[in-house]
Parts: sequence; C-alpha cells; structure tokens
Amino acid sequence: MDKGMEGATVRNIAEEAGLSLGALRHYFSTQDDLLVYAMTLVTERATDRIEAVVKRNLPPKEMVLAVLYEIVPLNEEKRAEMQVWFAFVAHVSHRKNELPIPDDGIWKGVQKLIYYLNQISLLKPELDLELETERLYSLIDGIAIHALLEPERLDAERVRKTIHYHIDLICIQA
Amino acid sequence: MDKGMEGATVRNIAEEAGLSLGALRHYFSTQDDLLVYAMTLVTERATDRIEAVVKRNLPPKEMVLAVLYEIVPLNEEKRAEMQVWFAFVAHVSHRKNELPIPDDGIWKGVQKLIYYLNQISLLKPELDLELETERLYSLIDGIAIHALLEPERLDAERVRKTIHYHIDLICIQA
DNA sequence: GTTTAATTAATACAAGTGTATTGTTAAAAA
DNA sequence: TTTTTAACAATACACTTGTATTAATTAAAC
Repeated sequence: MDKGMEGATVRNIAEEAGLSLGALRHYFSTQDDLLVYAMTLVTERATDRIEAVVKRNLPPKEMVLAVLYEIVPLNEEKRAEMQVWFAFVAHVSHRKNELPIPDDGIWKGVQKLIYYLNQISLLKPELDLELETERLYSLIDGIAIHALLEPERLDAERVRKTIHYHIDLICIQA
Repeated sequence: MDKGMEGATVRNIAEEAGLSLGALRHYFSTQDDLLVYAMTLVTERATDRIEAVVKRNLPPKEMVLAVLYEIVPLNEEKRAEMQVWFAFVAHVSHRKNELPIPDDGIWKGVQKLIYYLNQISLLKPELDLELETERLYSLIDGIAIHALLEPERLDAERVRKTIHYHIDLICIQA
C-alpha cells in the first residue's frame, strides 16, 4: 500500500507474511502467480460483498444504489482493494495475453442493474438500455478512480451524492 | 508501450533514444526526472490539442463534443498518450507527496464546458452544475480507461456514441 | 514407529537496477 | 587562440531482483 508496485517484491511479500523466501515459494512458484492470486482474491471479495447486498432484498432503487456504493471506495477496506486492483491492472495490462487476469465483472453487474430497473419499469422509458449501461459503467469506474487519486476533492459524501444524482436522473419521478 | 513500466529502465530509455547512459544522464540526472518530464510532456500535448480545438470556433455543442473527443483515446496517438499517463500515474501514485506530478487539467476543463453550456442556456435548467461536472468528468475518464483496457468491446464508434448520448441528454431538445 | 510427504529455511546465482565517476570530444566564449 | 563549458561515452559500484537448489524440519500415513 505504501511502497507501490516496486515494493511488491517476492522478498517484501514474504517478510510481510512472516514467511521465508523458500516457504512463500512453496505456495507460489513465481511472482506472477502471486499477482494473479491477489487479483483474484480482490475480485472474489468484492463479488461476495455485492452478492450479500443483493440478498438483503432492499427496495429496487435502494438496492441498486447499495450495489453501486459497494463498487466504489467509500471506506478504507474498499479503498485498499481498489488501490491493489488499480496498481495490478496497470502493472500487467501490457501482457494481457500471457497472464490470466481475472475480469472484475463490473460490466456485467452494471448491465444487470440497468436491465432490472427497466424490467420493473423504474427506468425512464425513453432511454437506451445499452448506452445507459455504458454510461453507468463509465461513471462508476471513473468516480472510483477519481476518489482513489483525489480523495481530498472527492470525499465519500460527494461520491454518494453523484451516484445518487445519476440514478435519480435515469429513473422516473426524479 | 510493450514492455510496461518494468521496461522503462534508464538503460532501455537511453537505447530507445539512441543515447548512451551517460548522455541521457546529462539531461536527466535521475529516473524520476525522466518520468516527471514524460508526464508533463503528455499533458502539454493534450492541452495543446484541446486548445486548438477550442480555437476552431465550432458551434457550441459541436465544440463541446470535439473537446471531449480529444480527451479520450480515439486514435493510436491519443491511445499511446493515455497508456503512458495511466501507467505513470499508477506507478507514482503512492508517493504523490515527494514527486511533482502534473495535473492533467481535465477536471477544470470539464468544469468550463459545463458552465459554458449553462451560460448559453444550452444546459437543461433543472440540472445541478457541480454534480453535472462531476458526472461528465467521471464519465469521460471512465470511458477513457475502458477504451484503453478493453478496446475490442469499446471501440471508437461506441465511445463517440456514448459521449454524444450523454451530452444530448443534458442539453435542451434532445 | 518408521517412512513418506509436506513445509520451511538458508544460500546461491545470474541478471538487471539506479546512479556515480572519470574521461573524451565538440562547441562556445574569452 | 586559448579556455571554459556543454555534450557524450565507458566503465564501475553497490545493491536488488526473481528464481533455483539444497538441506532441515515438521506433520501425516501406513
């Protein structure tokens, strides 16, 4: 978190985990394995959190908002996850083809939300489903990155307000 | 571009530039200087391109769209710039306080666009200026990153369509 | 209780890293 | 024309990197 990707050396990770170099290597024979594992871990944690929110059976609009709030770094835990994800994606994006980078699943999740809002007739009928998906997807990830990189300007309340504002605008009776 | 941030070693950069290690060091005494220079260069190029667009005196809406299109990676040149920017920001974001990372100026640019649209009464009057700025800012950066990381799904035309769609929706008489 | 496997530790190694140093050539100033 | 400065080159240094190897220890299985 404070040494960046340069600090994510096999030795540093071993030390942080309280293991020797050999012990760590017993579980992860290469550094790439380590990175892919960490990325997978982050996506799984996020997915679990989101599924838990869905299971709470909130009213439609509140559920949609709760899911979106779960994607974005509103507390320190999610902030840490997002930071890891951001660093790793940037670090390995130049060799997508040789590494099994897990998909974060946000695109499909946002797609489900939009289609759900439409099915229960909460989405304004004049809107385009596909473009609304693209728009919300970009909005969420954009906000997430901005909140990560400029936390002083974009605090938690402002993040929530912006997302709420957008959802209100695409739903009937704003 | 194809070796990522790990490949941005002083030696690689010197070779790519056709210089010896010593020669490169004559201009940049440390690697950080090199990175900061490259980031500054990218922002300056982007800023210049945008200012050129503004000077073309297009009709309001077309001007706004043209500016936004200039931020987003719609061709290989901008794609390369964006990739550099993305890699560098991720690489140095964990030590914002020790490095003079230049601001990309997109926030202020988007703010100007929204306030301009409002001043000439093209923006729907019921909208919130500050939240619309935040929304467009996130949308643009989100689209930019998605276009960078998933170019097959989000091609140039889809990028333009999404941005156009959003601007239509916040302006009167869609 | 002995053997087999899993786990951990300790070094080793070759390669690459940023940066410093020193020397050489070319250009500009005096 | 001399001298001072800029530009470049070559090498050196100390250190870190990922990974391999080998050995020691612990746990499980039989």
